[in-house]
Amino acid sequence: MNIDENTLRSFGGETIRYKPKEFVFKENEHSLYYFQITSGKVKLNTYNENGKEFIQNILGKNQSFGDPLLFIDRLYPTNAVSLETTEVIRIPKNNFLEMLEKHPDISLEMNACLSQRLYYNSLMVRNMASQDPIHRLQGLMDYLKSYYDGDCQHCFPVELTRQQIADLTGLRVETVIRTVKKMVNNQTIRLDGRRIFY
DNA sequence: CCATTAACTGGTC
DNA sequence: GACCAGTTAATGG
Repeated sequence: MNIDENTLRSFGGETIRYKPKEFVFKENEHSLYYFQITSGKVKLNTYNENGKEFIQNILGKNQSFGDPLLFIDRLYPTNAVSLETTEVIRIPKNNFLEMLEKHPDISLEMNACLSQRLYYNSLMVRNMASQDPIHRLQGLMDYLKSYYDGDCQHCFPVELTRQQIADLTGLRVETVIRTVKKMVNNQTIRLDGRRIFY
């Protein structure tokens, strides 16, 4: 979701800066705001019982997070942590809902946005259930690419470290590294230095 | 530069 | 594949 900055401000939106590795919110906290990233990156993660990190998603510029929680009365299922110096605009929950009432167009877009997330999430879950690491990586990249505008072959830059890919897919770094090489041979992806293009 | 972080390799289970 | 150990390459102050 990407809402016009001025509109957000007119409904009480304020800019907040986060240093790298700072929590924007933590698991089980109450949802109070809509967040939209102006610059930087934020990851949504959880930790399993063994302390192993699982990343649900990594969001960048012009992307929102925490918004599904604005419509239901539940606690955050994940942490939100900035990966680098990050600037977000946040607007209080009630103001956000008020904004939707006064801007039906935004409300409609919000529906489309949430629907698309659901759609790609289901594809994601499907691929993640696969034992084959190639399918897991490909599923992840399809998902990431769904946020992306361009449409040419092998031109979508995957701005993730191998470790982050591992934490997103539940695989080990070493497995990701080896799988990436297989996929390069498959022509599924392309490398520019270390950066992956899908 | 040096120190830190990320990418890679090989081997065991 | 996970997990561990050790090396190499890249990054950044």
